[in-house]
Amino acid sequence: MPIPVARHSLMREMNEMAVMTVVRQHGPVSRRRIAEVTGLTKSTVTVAVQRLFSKDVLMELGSVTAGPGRPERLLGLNPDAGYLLGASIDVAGFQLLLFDLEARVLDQKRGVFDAKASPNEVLEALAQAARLLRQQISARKYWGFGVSIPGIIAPSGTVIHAPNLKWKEVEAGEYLRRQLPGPLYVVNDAAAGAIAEYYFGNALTSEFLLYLSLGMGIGGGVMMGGNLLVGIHGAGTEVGHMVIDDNGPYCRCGRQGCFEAVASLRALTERAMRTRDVRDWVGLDHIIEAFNQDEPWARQALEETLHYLQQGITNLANIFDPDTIVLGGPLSRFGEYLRAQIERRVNQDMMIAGHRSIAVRLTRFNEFTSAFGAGAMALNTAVTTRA
Amino acid sequence: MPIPVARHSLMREMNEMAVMTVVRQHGPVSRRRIAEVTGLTKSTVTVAVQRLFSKDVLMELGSVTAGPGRPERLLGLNPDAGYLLGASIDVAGFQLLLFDLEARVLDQKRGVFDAKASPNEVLEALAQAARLLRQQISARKYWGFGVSIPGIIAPSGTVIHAPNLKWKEVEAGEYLRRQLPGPLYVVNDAAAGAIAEYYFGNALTSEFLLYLSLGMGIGGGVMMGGNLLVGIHGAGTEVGHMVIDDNGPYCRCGRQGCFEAVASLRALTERAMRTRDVRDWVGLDHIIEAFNQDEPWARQALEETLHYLQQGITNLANIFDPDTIVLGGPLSRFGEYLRAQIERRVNQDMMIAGHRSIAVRLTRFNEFTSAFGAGAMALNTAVTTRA
DNA sequence: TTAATTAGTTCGTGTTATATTTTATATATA
DNA sequence: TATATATAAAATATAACACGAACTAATTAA
Repeated sequence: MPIPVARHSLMREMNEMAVMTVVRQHGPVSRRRIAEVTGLTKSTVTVAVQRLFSKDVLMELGSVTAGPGRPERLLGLNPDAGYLLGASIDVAGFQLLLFDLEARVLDQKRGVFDAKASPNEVLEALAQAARLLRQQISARKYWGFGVSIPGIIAPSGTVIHAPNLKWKEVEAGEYLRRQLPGPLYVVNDAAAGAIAEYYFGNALTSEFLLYLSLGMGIGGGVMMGGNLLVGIHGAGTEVGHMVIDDNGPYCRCGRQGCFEAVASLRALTERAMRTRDVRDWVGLDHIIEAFNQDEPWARQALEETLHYLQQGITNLANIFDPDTIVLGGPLSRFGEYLRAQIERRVNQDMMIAGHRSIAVRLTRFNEFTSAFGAGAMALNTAVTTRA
Repeated sequence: MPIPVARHSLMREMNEMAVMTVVRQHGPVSRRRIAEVTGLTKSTVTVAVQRLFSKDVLMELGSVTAGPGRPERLLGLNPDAGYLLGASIDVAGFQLLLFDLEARVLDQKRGVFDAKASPNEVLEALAQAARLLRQQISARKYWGFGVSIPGIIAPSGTVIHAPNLKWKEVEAGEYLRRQLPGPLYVVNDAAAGAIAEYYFGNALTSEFLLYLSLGMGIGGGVMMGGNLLVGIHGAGTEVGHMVIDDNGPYCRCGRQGCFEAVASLRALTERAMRTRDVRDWVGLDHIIEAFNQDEPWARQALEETLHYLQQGITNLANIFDPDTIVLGGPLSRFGEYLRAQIERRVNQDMMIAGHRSIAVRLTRFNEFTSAFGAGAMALNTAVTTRA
């Protein structure tokens, strides 16, 4: 029963986090400005910054002088302060990244599997690869490991259900913690996407962010005021099985007209196969290429899919009322056209057009969004607890 | 930019709120148990309780002895500590309640209007009635006034848009604050419903509550860990215009197949008129009576509506993953049958049946839920700031 | 040079949660 | 009945903390 209470030790951490947030969002900033934005006094900021210095997560970036008075001394993140391991697992395999606090990749590995690979095989290979990458940095600068999985994950790190991977009750957290000592997080892939966009991506200053992972399934992740929205059972924001067409096609979950039954990569591909009248699986690369060359079958397949995407995303915009929506996953590769069409419809069809405006953006991390976000899970605790 | 920072003055308030929460949820409790539940030390609890004593919001309710050792002295809410004014405005008029901290009504007033009444007329009559009720209690024990309105409300209290009332850009907050000095809150009706259920109703211990107001429109309110979910533009949880049937009937918002176009009281009534083949408006009382007497037309109308209710609510359960859903509004008068049918379907059709269970309950406040909740808006600040 | 201006630090103060000690009130047992 | 034991709550001492005021630092303008 986590009733929020005040503890002295938490206060310092809260201030340090607030300072970090301002530095992260507003680039190099002076102490004065940090005090202004957070509402803390100058003296409190001084102390918090000193502590963050001693942890090596902040550094001075020279001073800037504008008009009379003592120049401002700019503070910035020290990207070399620590390194994160982030991985994302999906049907095809895993992506694993070793990156710094500015999301610059030092090294990466990829694992490829066929659909028959058991959870244990996948996790074993991932742990092996992670150990190799981890050796490249000093133990002191290793801040943690995060793994994203497209499924429902209990707080302990157990994968309760990941339909696309066909995983059920896999104790991924426990296993990986044994294999790789140190902070370890297992997290839903769309939730990881939201974290990635908030910490490194295209939603740094968002107060209320909705990230959508548009792939074979559709997942959602929400960051509110810097906190991830997690449901009571550990299932974050399962938007993929929102019914948006009561008489629509059957979904693999058994219901009809689920969002991901009509608007996912799977739905797009099936439409492409139908409009082209072929029986073979049509790859996404192929559809995108044909779409860019304005071939009718590809255009029609996308337009139909887009309609449902617009419906579903407008639904979610009405439900959550976010300031920013970021699109990731394979479908986001349709790029600016997709983004603009969705942004237009969302802002047009909100309950009160005009009064609200929601920015729709594309992820800047391509297929790596979830891996970055999973790694970023270790950030908060690392910054506040070290040294 | 509300970056959370630590302030000394806030810490005390946090502890006091935590203590109040435990007392509210667990009935009469000892200090020891409060310390246990909150994780605070016994001494901290002692201090917090003393402060709450001096504010008169807590009182001792005798002691209980079980086994050896000093008996526990039970603490409970002092219902007489303060009184709240709560009102709800809808198309028919307003309900106004004066009630104590245990939601017992001291007095109430009702305002009736026809559809042509201007916002100013309604607000003027409401302010008048509120002043009368307020006179019945001492100024010291008046804790505040909350008004719920079915629409989107800016933090300032301005009603941005309330389609059913046909209000737009009405500065209700400013007006009422002038008329009635003291704490004043304007809040969405479904949000108020969630607050009412959390503080006084059937979701006292819920960590993640979804309240649904099922009336001419459908509204949603979410309480997470004791905090109301509010979107970035002040539109809480506008679930009514979630499209759940892409080819469904047109909604008054212009889109097709919105939740409230197929599952609201309006939709039910229209179905009843169709199945009975009459042109006159059929009242809800009449439908409920007919349904209870098992008349086919009424049963059919409800079953159709229920289907869409189940679809929409399952969607929301998947999206939010709450532990409790409370149903309010006129449609909730179908009672246990409705509740059971929805609970069954929601728990059956969740992403992973078995692993999650969601309690579906009915409001216990009938048409007064929103009024209680609106009034309860004043609770937190009153408890922490007085004396 | 000197005054004015702005940024950042130092230090004293009051508030706070916590740990420790003390007091209060019961049961169990010889 | 006296004594030991167990538990709850209060009192007291302590250390951490944010804050405000005074102070120092580093620049421009005159």
